Amino acid sequence: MTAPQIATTLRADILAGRITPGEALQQEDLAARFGVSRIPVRDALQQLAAARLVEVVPGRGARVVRLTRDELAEVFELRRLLECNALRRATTRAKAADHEAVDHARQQSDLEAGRPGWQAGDWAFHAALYAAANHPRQIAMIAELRDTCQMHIAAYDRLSDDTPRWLADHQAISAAFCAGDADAAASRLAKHIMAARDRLLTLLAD
Amino acid sequence: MTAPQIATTLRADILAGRITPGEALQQEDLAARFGVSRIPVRDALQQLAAARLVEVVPGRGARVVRLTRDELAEVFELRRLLECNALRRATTRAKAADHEAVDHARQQSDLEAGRPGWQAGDWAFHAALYAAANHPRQIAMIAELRDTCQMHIAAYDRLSDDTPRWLADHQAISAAFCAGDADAAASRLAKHIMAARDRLLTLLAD
DNA sequence: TTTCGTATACATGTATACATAAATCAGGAC
DNA sequence: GTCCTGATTTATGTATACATGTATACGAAA
Repeated sequence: MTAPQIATTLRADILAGRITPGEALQQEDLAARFGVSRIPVRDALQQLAAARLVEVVPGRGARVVRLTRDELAEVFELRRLLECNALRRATTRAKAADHEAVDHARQQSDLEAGRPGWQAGDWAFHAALYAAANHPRQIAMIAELRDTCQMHIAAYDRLSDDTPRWLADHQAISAAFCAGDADAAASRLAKHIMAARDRLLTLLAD
Repeated sequence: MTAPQIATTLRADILAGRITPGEALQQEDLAARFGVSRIPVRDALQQLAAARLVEVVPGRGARVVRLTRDELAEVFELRRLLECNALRRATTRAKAADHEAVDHARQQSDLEAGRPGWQAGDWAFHAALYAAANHPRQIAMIAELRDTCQMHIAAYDRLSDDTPRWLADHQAISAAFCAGDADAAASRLAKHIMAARDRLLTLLAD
């Protein structure tokens, strides 16, 4: 097990909720788990810190990031800002090939909906939506924010099943995108994101 | 010299242009410079990678990030999006104390204008503008984008001196902010950022 | 001349061992 | 019973040494 592999594995564990927000990540434990020394573990933890999935306090070790309600609300606000902007930009620039790619990704995500690992298909659809914006750094920032959300969703919201509504949202966004209607697409997407926010925040009330 | 101190020192070197974009950062050289082993140097480099100031390629070492024109244009676009949004939000929420803080920061940055280290005062002014938005993560993202820009400005644009125009911009933004006019403030700020973009991109044409 | 393969040098990646700082807990004073 | 103090335990931080991988230079073949 090399450092990047360890980072990838831990990242998957965090996003799937197998390691929950707030949990301490001790170097020796992880070293024993992966059968390596602490050095590559330290590297992996730093890489995860770069992705804002864990926070390392010098001298006090690493913990999985755990956001408060306010912080999560801010993250969703930023997602709305960045994702709607990316979608507007992409919609006005999209060619026929982009429309096809989006439609294909949407159908693919439909098939995976509800099944374990559906998040990958969901992200593939959104990534296809934003691809035509040609703003790779913006997409990377969006992905980071989404990961932060999914981490908490996986921890607190294992049983949610709004898939019908999600599919309808995707349908509407996709249609507006292919029609070149940036305003409609952005408006639908904003509602989509705000719905996700409300679902998580109400569940967090417990 | 401890790892965080090394990271801080290198960060300052990069932002000041003493280490330029594209430059390779070899672990042994840095270890010798700071009188430590390579381990804390590795840590420091990973921390800088988290701040997007350097990029580490596994097996091939670390380099200072060097953005293309297109990538820099995207960064300025993102700054406009995030900074204008933060300013709008802050303007509508600001209390008298926030107005005072902004005005104080502006006067302070006026004094430092043109002198070495003026960037700190400039950022203090902008940070004061966005503080009332109460969105710490958004401010952190903005700071990261600004650092990316400053890194390149310091490398290619040592001699620029638009201070009169900058001061006028700050004056106008500050006035709109204190008047509670979010539209005017955001509009002025957008021009301010786009001017910075144009200056850097034209200089990069060489 | 160009291109591929190989050998050498060099930088990075990791393991082990030690140093240091933080957290924990026992003991005692108030 | 509570709080402070100090020793013990534990985990993190760093140095050294070795292993692994990559880049470069040289030479041979097409």
